Amino acid sequence: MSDIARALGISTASVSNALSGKGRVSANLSQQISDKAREIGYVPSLAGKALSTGKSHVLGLVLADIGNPLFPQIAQAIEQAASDEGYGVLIGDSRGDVHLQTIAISRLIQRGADGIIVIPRYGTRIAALNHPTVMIDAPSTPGNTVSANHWQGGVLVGRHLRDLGHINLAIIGMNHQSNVQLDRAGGIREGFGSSQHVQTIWIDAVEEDHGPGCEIGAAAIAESGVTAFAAVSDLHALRVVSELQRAGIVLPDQASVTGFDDLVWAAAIAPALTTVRMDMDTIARIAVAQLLRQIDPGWKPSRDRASDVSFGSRRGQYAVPMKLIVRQSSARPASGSSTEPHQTMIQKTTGTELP
Amino acid sequence: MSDIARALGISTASVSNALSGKGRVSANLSQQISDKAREIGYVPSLAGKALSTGKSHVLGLVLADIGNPLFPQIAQAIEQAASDEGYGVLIGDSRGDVHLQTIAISRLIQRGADGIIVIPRYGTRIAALNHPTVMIDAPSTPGNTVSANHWQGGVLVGRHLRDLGHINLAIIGMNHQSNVQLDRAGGIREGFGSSQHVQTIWIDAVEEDHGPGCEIGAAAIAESGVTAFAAVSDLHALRVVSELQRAGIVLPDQASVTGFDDLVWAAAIAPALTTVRMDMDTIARIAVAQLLRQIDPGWKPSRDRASDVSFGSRRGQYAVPMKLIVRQSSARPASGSSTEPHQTMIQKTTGTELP
DNA sequence: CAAGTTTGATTAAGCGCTTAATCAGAAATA
DNA sequence: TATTTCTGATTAAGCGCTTAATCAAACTTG
Repeated sequence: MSDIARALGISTASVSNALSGKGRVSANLSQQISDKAREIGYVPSLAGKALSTGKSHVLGLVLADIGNPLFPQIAQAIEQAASDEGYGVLIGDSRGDVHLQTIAISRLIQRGADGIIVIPRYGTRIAALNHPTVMIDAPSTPGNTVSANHWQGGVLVGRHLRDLGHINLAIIGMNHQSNVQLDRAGGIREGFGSSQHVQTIWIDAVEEDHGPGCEIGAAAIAESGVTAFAAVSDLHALRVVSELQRAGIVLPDQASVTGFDDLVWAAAIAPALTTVRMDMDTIARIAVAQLLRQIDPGWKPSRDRASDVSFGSRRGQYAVPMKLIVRQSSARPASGSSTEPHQTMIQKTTGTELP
Repeated sequence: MSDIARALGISTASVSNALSGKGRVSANLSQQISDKAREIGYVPSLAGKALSTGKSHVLGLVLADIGNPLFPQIAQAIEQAASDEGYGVLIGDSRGDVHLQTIAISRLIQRGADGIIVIPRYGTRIAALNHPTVMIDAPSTPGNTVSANHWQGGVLVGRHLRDLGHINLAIIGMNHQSNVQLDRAGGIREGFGSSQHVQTIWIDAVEEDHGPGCEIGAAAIAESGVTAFAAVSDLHALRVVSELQRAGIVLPDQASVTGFDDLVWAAAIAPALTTVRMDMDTIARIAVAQLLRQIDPGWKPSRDRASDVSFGSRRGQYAVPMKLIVRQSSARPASGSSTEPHQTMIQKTTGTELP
């Protein structure tokens, strides 16, 4: 910067003003300055700027659930949203450890992150830190949260399966500590209707008894009359598909399976998986916007995206609608007159269930 | 820092020296200083440090291939390796666009990244930038590279299938622009042996004719006598498994399928997928070490990991061995006397193939 | 036309840390 | 005891940028 000033015989203050468009600089000089800057290939030092303004223009992204196959999408969306606003993204990984999560966060703050985006581990409460923070989790998580509307996504699935004519549903979840999974499962129940028969299988409970990676027992459940399996994640849906197919159950004729998240391979398997996708781009944009508003209350989005605020709800919580993607893994159940042996076993239990 | 100095009635230089352990400070004073620092909860400003030293202690990680399901593992491993050395990780995403890749890199440099780790897009040449850089790609990529030894991984697969008794193999790849995939495929050929019959299917070529997401035609290939399918990625292996099972071909009895990468669900499907895993932790550690050595030639690893240098090869290229993980999707081919109808169709073509 | 206002630019201090240069006093040496 | 060497600490400058305060000159105005 001083090079420019010297070359033009002016003060660095003018250069700074011209380049940031803040102080009073004549149009003429301003033009000269930016020309010169380009000429000598001036690249501003973010470090200097950070030191003097106290703002690093860097956001911290803390991931808890490492293996999460959704991470690429999330990271990409956030990186994009942040860099659209001129922010960089520093990552921190808590390796699934709740304690490390706190450490990761404070390390990012130390590194100068102006704000933190946390994607917390199941059932973690982030101690309210006196630093701009936003969480991406289930809407049912208290605090400053933005996320997909997992419940509504569940409703879409439940309704879809009900509309196809299913009356006997099994919901497959992994972990009943996870707000996300609970929301999804709850939504599925609601959408499917309480007049139908619904059971929920939590894989972690099954695995506790039979070891990790064991059979979920989907085939047996199907034999017992269940015609629809709604998993809270494509991962679990895949396990179900796999077990059913191995047992010789033909999909989707004899059973429907749905997932969540639309992971990369969801469309590649046969039958292609009916699933629900979240709008990560919107979520990321909202999260970043929320954060920047915390950092600087006077902040306004660079390009105006009026739609962003339309999902607002109580206390700064945003729930972005999910989208059902119907593929071949869900279909009408075979009629009762089916020739398939196990179809005759359906016990049309029209029970009640917990809300 | 000046608070500490004032509280103890000393100069900030002494504080700096004591805390960094560089200048000359009496043990006594040094102790007082660190005590006081802890007492008032002193947190050093990385920005100040960065400004005065010119080093930000931040590394840039540039991802090209967004959908890459391996990304979580990579990012995690690198974050870990970097933070072990006191470095933060700034991410940059090029969204698969070669041009954006360059932009992403320069943005990270602007942000002050001391070095850049690039995971480039298929067949991209990174213009040698005058900034510390290391690439994670196939060893066959020129330049400063560290990666899994994809070729050797392929050899493991090829040998495994040959040893099981297969004589008719189909290699399934996606993209023959990808050095990684070419290496894997080449290794598989070598391991399987040139006396056997091998064909390679490139999915992108098939999809060009029949549209994305179309059938690869695995079932037909199996009918033609192929008993083993070696995919260069679990993703493609899953597609093959899916097609074969839908066609009523029983795995692994009637055909073996192997993948690459050991993605999260590889063990969850039925049959669990035989695959090859890379040692991301080691790769990340080497990559970071390489980078830090470029940044500061006098740099030494914090904890010594003698093993790190044992994969060295020409011109700073490192190839870390991969590991075969045998699961249920690969088995001996059914004998010729099998009762399975399509097994009788095997034409034992013992052809030659390209090296 | 003198007083007030605007405009365009400068000065100088400061952000938090590092580090070469300096210096006073203590210890070692002659 | 006079001189040199160490030692432990200080001074001061500087990293690149921002910004409040200042100022001179050029405009308005009544």
